[in-house]
Amino acid sequence: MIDDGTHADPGGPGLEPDLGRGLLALVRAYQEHVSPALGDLPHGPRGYQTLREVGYGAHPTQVSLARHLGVDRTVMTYLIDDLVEAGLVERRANPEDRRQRLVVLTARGRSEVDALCSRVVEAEDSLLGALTTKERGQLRRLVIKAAGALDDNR
Amino acid sequence: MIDDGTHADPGGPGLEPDLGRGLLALVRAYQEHVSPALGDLPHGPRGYQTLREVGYGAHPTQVSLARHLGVDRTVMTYLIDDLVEAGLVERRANPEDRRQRLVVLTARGRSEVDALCSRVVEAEDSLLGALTTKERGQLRRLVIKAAGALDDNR
DNA sequence: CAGAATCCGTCTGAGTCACAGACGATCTGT
DNA sequence: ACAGATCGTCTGTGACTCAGACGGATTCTG
Repeated sequence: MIDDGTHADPGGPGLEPDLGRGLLALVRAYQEHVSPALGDLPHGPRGYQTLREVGYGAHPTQVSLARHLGVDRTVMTYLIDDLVEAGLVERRANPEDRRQRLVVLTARGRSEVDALCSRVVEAEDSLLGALTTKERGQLRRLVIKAAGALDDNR
Repeated sequence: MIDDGTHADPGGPGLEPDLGRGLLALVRAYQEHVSPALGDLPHGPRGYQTLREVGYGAHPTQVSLARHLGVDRTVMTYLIDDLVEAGLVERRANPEDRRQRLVVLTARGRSEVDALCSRVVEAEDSLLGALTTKERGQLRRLVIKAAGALDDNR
């Protein structure tokens, strides 16, 4: 029971571009391009995104950080552990709710994330080398917009 | 040694949109949206992408499939195993190089991938619900273009 | 033509990683 | 005061990935 493909209909559904494969390929390449630019930062890109959110976002507690970054809360525990050990962030008790730990950047953490940011943007641009400057901006905007809307639905 | 953030410079580098986080969020959501649409297809989205490439691509052998899909060749072995067991593809000996196995769709595999394709496109569209129709087309085009260029460099 | 080197597909083992579940501490609602 | 929920942590377990080795087959080299 074999279809030898000789009557594969041209213009059929198989020609729909495969968004899923493209996304996966981009993410894989993202890891490869960006990780080196981060040096020995704990947990690579994920650590960087955490630092960003801690420094400039509105998610100070570990659970809200975890939800926003899409990781498990048990993972967030030792992720923060390693960032603390590296001297980039600190855990503070929240006087208003002593169950929570407010995660804040140290001064060194802030300068580090600022320095890393430009390098990351650089790496991202090399990742999108096939696109024109205008297209890169479009892609950035569309990805952020689509992903942002997903966050709201959770 | 704490930076309390009160002098976080507005418009600083932290405001650069985080492409990496957006991509990761999109891929995660992709898995969640598309997997249900695939039913009990072995290996979910990855199995679907394999079927697509087998049916309509130019990568008939297992190693070329693995490279194109970005998976290890040892993984491709049992991925194909399960698709064979499901009756969707078959392994043929290549008379021109008997080291290789040519992977081909069965008739049932072909009708299956065709049927799944429209459902996948549907799920992808719901994933991009926040974007206009025009923007979805743009995103698709840009992602495919960027990812395609990456493939050429390997 | 013989032998070395390479490639394909498969299998096994080791290592990594995410996540469920339980726990104490803390807060909220009644 | 008490039950239920939440936060952060810890432990165990299952899934997953990849390096390495192997036989079969091909190509290269002298």
